[in-house]
Amino acid sequence: MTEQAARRTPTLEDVARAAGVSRATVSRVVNGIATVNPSIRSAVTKAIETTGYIPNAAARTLVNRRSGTVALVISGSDGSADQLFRDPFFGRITGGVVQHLRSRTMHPTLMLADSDAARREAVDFVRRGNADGALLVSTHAGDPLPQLFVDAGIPAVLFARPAVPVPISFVDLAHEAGAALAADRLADRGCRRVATIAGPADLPAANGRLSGFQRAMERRGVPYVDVVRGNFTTESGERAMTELLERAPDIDGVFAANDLMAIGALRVLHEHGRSVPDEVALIGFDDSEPARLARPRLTTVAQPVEEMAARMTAILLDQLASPGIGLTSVVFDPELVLRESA
Amino acid sequence: MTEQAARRTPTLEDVARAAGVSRATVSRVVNGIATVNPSIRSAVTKAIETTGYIPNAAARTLVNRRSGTVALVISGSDGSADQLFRDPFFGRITGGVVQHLRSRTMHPTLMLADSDAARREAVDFVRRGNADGALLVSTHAGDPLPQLFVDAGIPAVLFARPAVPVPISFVDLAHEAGAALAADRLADRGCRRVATIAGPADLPAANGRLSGFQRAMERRGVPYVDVVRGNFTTESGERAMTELLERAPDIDGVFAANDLMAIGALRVLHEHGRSVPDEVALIGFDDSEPARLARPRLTTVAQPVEEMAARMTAILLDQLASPGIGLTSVVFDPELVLRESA
DNA sequence: GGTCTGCGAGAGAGCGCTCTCTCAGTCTCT
DNA sequence: AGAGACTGAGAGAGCGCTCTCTCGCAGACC
Repeated sequence: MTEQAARRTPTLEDVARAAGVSRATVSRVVNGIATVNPSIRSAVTKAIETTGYIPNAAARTLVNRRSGTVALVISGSDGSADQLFRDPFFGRITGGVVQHLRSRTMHPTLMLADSDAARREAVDFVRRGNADGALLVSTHAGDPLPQLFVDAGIPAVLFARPAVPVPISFVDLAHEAGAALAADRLADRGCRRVATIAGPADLPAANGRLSGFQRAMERRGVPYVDVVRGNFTTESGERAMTELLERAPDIDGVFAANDLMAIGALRVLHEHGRSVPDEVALIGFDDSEPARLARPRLTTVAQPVEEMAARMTAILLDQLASPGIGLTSVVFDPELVLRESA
Repeated sequence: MTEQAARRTPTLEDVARAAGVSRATVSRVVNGIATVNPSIRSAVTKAIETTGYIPNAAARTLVNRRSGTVALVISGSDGSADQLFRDPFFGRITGGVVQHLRSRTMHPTLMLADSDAARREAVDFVRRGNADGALLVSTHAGDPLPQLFVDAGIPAVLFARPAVPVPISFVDLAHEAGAALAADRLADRGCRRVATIAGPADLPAANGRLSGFQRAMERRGVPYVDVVRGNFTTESGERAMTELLERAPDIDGVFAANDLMAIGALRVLHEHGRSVPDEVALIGFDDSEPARLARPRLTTVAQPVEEMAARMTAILLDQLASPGIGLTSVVFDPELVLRESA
């Protein structure tokens, strides 16, 4: 009997017995409720120490209906799991989320939603009470995930505006403004024969960058911009640049919708003996690690990913704290990071 | 009354009432226990559908003492949080862990342990029953984290061998063998004046790569290898390479203990007009994204990070399934990825 | 001195689930 | 046909915590 008691992890009851008070009083002390006699409080505190008591999270959650966890759902096109996590983007988002949550003593649980089953599982995870809400990082167009969460009535916030209209809060970047920054830089350098390597046509972010670039270039007196679509990979950047060089050998400025495509373009330009930035100026988007490592170092449009992720988290926590608070969307401003390529 | 019932999320009790059976029977059906009459089973299944029942995770955990969650603790030197998550390494580990867990319907909760408080919080997180065990990714020497988990009696597995001996399971890479792969490649190319850019002296991985390289080179008839220490950043690679060129202008082969330092070296070699690989052959370590993007593409020693992470997870799950199973350590073999730089 | 007020501690009812124990009913064997 | 074995469903006791409600007691007031 004593042996059993010694082996079991101590409960409130054990602490109460050790301190000679009731379970309720120990609970009050543990939860920092003020209306406890100081001498009793210290007796309880001591009993907690000696017993090595630690509150049971499940029991608390059962009563409180709060898990202290949020689901961080990474949604990729089906079957793209491995590739997803290699993207430094993901790491930066995670970092921003963790940083914001930790000060609130909350933690993110990571989920991958790359199939119908996985999406359902993600929703059920929250419905079962494993998490209080969800942060959705959707990387492809027409992702059904946001709608699933809305339908289930789960508090959720999206990273990047949904491709199809969904009543959900989100954070996003001013993609058009970012592309305009790149356009102005190219124009300032005197580029007249410019092109852009755009992203997939079904992604709002890609389209924003494209139209923003075109519009800003037009404002700067360059009405025609050559456009080739890529899919955000280095290889697609290589293909696109090859095509652009064929179509316009006298090209003198290129804006790629992300850094990886820019690096692909850089390689092709180098192979064709075009010097960057002297003959062709090149600007990327994202300010990712590879941009810093490229030779020449890539001038690029930076998005404050960590900050955006932190804000996304803050919005979710607000919604959890005051249900029915209404939707919020925040659009962040990009910045041009000048390096060597333009 | 009816209104209240309609608003509440349905419980086992509700399903039981709807199906005209007992709570226990519904529980049996939900948990797939075979000894249930087929007709009753289908009645219960229908009741589950109509009520929209979903099991409450906290209630289950309270009884089962299983949360279905593991803590994935990323431990960095104090205050290094932001940098940590930008490291693609972290993403790959996460990917491997998530992939392995998901098929077991478990999920990782992410924690950052970059201060004493955070380390304690990580341990308490598991002690409270929020997670069943922990996966520790320790990136710096003398990290107290593994010992903390061992002391708390928490099932845990480490990524990379602990710098100080701790009785804990781990997965690691055969760093010496990996470095030998690089040495052999350089020797095969006929390099005679070789150097290595090593990692921090207090990291077992860094030392393994260093000694492995030296030993293999000696075997190949190159007894002297110049050594400069870096700290795994691109900048330290640049500094190291600059120093190496000063000390030995006739250098013809370099092995860097990771890709980022190799990329730093690449930049310095380029600036000094040394062609890679013709004049100087260069090999990195990790096979990270930047290695693929570098110009010339980096020949590098690849570690199967995702696979290692998956195995780490598997070991933890084994320990959870059969407590007292004893320690396991698995060492993975690296592979040389031949690209352009050597 | 008796009644009222207010403060702080205890009692006890759940939260939703699992699982053992019990028991009714059926099957099998002699 | 009766006894024993077995099968499958129900009853009910928790798991560890929170929180409302109750109640004892000390101080204040008339």
